[in-house]
Amino acid sequence: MSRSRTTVVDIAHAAGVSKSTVSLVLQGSPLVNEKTREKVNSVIADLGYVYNRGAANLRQARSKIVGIVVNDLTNSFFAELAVGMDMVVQSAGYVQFLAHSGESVDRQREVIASMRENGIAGLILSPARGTEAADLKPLIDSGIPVVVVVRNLSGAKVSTLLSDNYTGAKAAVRHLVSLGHTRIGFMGGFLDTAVFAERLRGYRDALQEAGIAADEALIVHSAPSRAGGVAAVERMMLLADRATAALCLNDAVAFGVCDGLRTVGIEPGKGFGVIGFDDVIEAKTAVPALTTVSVDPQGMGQRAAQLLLKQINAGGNEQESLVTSVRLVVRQSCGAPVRNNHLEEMA
Amino acid sequence: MSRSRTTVVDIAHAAGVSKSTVSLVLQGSPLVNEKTREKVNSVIADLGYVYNRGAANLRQARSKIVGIVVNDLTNSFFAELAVGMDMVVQSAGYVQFLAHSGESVDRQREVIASMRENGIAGLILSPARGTEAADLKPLIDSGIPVVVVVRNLSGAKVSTLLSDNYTGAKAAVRHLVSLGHTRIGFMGGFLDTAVFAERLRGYRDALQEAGIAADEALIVHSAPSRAGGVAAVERMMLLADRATAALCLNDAVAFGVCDGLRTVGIEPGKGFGVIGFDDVIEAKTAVPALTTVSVDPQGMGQRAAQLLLKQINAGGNEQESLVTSVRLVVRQSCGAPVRNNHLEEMA
DNA sequence: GGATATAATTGGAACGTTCCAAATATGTCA
DNA sequence: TGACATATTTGGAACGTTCCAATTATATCC
Repeated sequence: MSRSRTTVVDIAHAAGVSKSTVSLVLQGSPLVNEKTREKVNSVIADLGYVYNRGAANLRQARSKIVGIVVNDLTNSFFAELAVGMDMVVQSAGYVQFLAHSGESVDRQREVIASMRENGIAGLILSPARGTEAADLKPLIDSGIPVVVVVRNLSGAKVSTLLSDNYTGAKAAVRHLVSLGHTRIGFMGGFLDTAVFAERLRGYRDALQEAGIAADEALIVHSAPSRAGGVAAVERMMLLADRATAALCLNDAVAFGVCDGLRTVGIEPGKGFGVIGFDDVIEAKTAVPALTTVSVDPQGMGQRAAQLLLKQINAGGNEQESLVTSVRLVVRQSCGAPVRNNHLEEMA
Repeated sequence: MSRSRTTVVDIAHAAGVSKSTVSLVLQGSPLVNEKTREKVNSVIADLGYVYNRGAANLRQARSKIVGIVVNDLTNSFFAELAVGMDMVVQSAGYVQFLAHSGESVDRQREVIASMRENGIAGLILSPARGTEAADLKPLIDSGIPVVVVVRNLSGAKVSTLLSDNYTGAKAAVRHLVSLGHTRIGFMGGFLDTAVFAERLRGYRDALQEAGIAADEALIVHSAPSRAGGVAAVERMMLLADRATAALCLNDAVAFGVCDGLRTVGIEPGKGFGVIGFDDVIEAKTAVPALTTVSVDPQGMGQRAAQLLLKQINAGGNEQESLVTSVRLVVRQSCGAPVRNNHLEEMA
């Protein structure tokens, strides 16, 4: 039940200047006299004025809002990614629409449309499974910069930021080989994502490099979640000649695999080597601490946001594709000697 | 590099009607003739028009944006809370600014100010530690509805949605008592939050009710995180007459406690009973599955969003305070007989 | 002191929508 | 057909800002 908003005109009136001058002050223009600036600022504070960015956007057609759409916020990898983005977005003076698509392309389309109506200056998208390049076409054609992260979207004319899944997976498998494993599995994930394909390719190439024959039975698909990991390990246990270690699609699957191993009485890291991918925060404190390929989600989020802001400021729409490097973090879950704790191998 | 935005006037021109009519169509007004509506809609589709909600807000002074500020998105409890809110906010045709304060009051102040400038219709806040009622005063005075969730903010004239921490803690301790425990600890958390105080009060009252003398040594403070849980259990182990079971401040602490127990060779659920609080998704699949007080974060998020939308629509600013009920979910981590798996006790 | 440069300020138009009051079209009735 | 009711459409003002070109105040020079 507040009386109508105070505006620049109210401020101008109270300070005895014109609205143009007030506007200049608000923008920190050097044109305005120091005395006047102080006067105006004090009136602003007195009247409890709040700037109306919407009105400003209307006039200048460039907003300070970025859109972020993430496929699954409940996965801590993406939550951390979002936090990283949040950090740089906020400190650049922007705000973000942050939405969760829940892997639904329809939902994703809706939120992007809604963000567009609300005038975003750019979009960072971690696409839901099944997203087509065409889905982003209208947005891109309208000249709004888009950065796609984590998952690739082939054919779209956008900037992308991916982690080096291939090299990371390869390094992980090499590590298992160096520990003497020869029956190495790959657990979790489905064929439909580029992330899966890349990691699997790294896995295959590392095996080949080591002269180990690939055994398709050791590649067990499952949902890319903790529950999926449990399911995967159950199926793995049914095999006559099962693996002695496995690279998991991500940390969530790896935790599930550890859970599953325990229920059949195998201690992860002793009877079976487990390597994850992502290095979420829990990886460090879990028991056993998880050996994993570190992607530094928060750092990746920051880099994505920086990339987007750069494109917004440049105005141009030349795309840029970055691959962020990853590194293998050796902890306890694959039976490495305990003294090697926290030792890091380059990947 | 797009030519200037197409506007209602362009549509009007192309469809041979006035801009007012186009506006009416956009709002789905029943006043406009069916033929005209179709014509206008087809032109809209042809020209790829995108509605400018900012301009609309300017005129009507009521936006379709809500602000959500959460203290820690990397904690999966809050991430799920956010997802719950997202669901109802989106389907009500709103978008959200979702920001992460990282427990920093300064940061929180900044993002709220920024959201205000961008014209939010309401705010849901899970306050950072140390937030004062006064921090929200200007926002509230300006007539914007605020819903505070999870943590209480005494003295603020806002609606609140809290979980029934007292009853939940009491139920958990009663359960431990019923299993025969008499030395029961309380682990994790610091005195500065209302959540901690309430859960501790429930713990104390349940002990008293059971005629068990309180032992302050069994209350061990720590950060409310997994790492904090590890630290807490280390200190607990130093005690001569240590606890045989503990209620933990939250699930994160409980997982840390389990980790810590394992490193000293105690199997959680066998040698030591552990109960968590929150029921995050991992609680179900962890090994051992965590007995915990279920708060249903996603449902709570939904309820918070509904409450906010209700207030936005009502326009009035009468506050409403809800306490959502919780229930004890008995799983394996406190040594309950396995056949009782998933049995639920009312709380 | 007048001319000139420089510093500071200003009114009005514009951004894309909604709202209002008024205008026009269409239908109905006697 | 004229009067009236109802259905549909419409031009202009308004929302709160920024931008531009133009104006006014102040300093500097000879």
